Amino acid sequence: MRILVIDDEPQIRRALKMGLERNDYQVGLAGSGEEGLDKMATEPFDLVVLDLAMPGMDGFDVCKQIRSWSQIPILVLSVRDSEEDKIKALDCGADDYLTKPFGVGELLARTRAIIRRAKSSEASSSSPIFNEGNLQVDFDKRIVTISGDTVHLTPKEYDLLQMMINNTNRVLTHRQLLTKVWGLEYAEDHHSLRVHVANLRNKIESDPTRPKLIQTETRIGYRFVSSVS
Amino acid sequence: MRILVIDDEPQIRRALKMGLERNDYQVGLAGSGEEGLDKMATEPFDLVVLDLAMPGMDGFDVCKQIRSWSQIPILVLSVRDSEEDKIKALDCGADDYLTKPFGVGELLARTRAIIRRAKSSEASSSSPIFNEGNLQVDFDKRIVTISGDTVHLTPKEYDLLQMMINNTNRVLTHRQLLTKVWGLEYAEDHHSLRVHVANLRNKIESDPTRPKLIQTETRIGYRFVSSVS
DNA sequence: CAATTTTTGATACCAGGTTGACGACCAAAA
DNA sequence: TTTTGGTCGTCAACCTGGTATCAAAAATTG
Repeated sequence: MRILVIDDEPQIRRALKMGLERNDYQVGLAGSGEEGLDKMATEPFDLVVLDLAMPGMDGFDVCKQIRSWSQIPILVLSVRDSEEDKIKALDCGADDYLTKPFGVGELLARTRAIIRRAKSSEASSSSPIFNEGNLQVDFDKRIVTISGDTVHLTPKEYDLLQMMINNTNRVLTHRQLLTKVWGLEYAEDHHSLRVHVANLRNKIESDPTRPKLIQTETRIGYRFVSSVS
Repeated sequence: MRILVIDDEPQIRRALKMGLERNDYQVGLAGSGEEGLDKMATEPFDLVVLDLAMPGMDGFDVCKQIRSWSQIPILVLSVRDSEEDKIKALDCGADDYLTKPFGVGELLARTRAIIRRAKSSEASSSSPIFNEGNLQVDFDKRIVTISGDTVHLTPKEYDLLQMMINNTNRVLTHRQLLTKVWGLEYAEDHHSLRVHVANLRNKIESDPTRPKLIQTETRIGYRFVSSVS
């Protein structure tokens, strides 16, 4: 398992390298965003650990760059614990967020969790049929059935569901959903999103007042939860 | 197996080249639509990977251009995964659609799938007789009977029905139907399509006001539904 | 030319999408 | 404790644009 650490502070780089290598990860180091992107283009990695605060290209930019062509898991580090930064980082495509200072144990735990998630989603992305409890989605035929009965979804509802399932167990921010399903120009229209999510819940949740599949992450977005994934 | 990557972002070109070459594909690169078409004219390729968003000639245009003289498989990349873009790309002749960000694993899987499909389609044939309820279609003799009585279909109506039956239970977009039955230049003429579908329904549906066989998917297209499939 | 097929025009209708109003809920501030 | 501001969920009205249908005109065919 290969991990790329992008951080401008040499001490942190060294500390992370030691902590990770002691747990049998192979570690690559980069002292700036540019150097990090360069290394990614030439060597394969399985996870990126990325500091937000860096001179020159900051973590948000690096994150966006990486996300423009790769789905590699990204774990963001920051000294600030503001919700705003968290949302911004997730909007840029980060998978998880860790506030400095943190223990090596927590870093390792989150690393394992992220990698596990990435693996399961890669396996499920190739199959055209999705199955979770009594919900079944045939992406090839565009058919959604709930415990056997087919359910009719409107185009927007179907797009939403597909995007959520493709990111199972991961938080999708309002902005991510809106820009992907509606388009860039609708990024701020949270109201429409809520209505559509509500309609979708009414169609696929067994108890729409207590949603199990589509959970809301207040002030951030929504998350599609699945045990089998 | 030779693959041509057409993308304006150097970072992505490099990443794709590495990921593909690591799996024993030969890779050619082009930084614009024009350059891509140029390369295709001088070198032979087996697959084109094409970015939708590019300055100058965009992916849709490139796709149409290629399709005007070649049947080479095309895999389209895009940042949006809206159904609208997907449909538009597929209607321009693309074979598959991949939303950024994506993992190299998924790209490879789809690449294999496309190439496999391209190979098998050369030697494909449909069964000569189709049966569903009281509708019976003999593709060999080109005869349609409804509960025993033969029904006369006009050429367009027959082509439509055949295409729908060949994709039973799958949604076919308006443009897919139009381009396949009428030709590329009629892709936008939704009106004619509706009239023909209505006529077809009047001939093969037992209750044309409540169609069971040909169902409409609003804003998307039509779907031929069959239990026996 | 006549017959059939296809396209086009006109019109009524309906589903999906958007918007606004309202209440529930939570947390921070007074 | 009460107030206040913000987010979320729900309902319903409204509007747009897609859809069905009929009929007439145009094109095609033999």
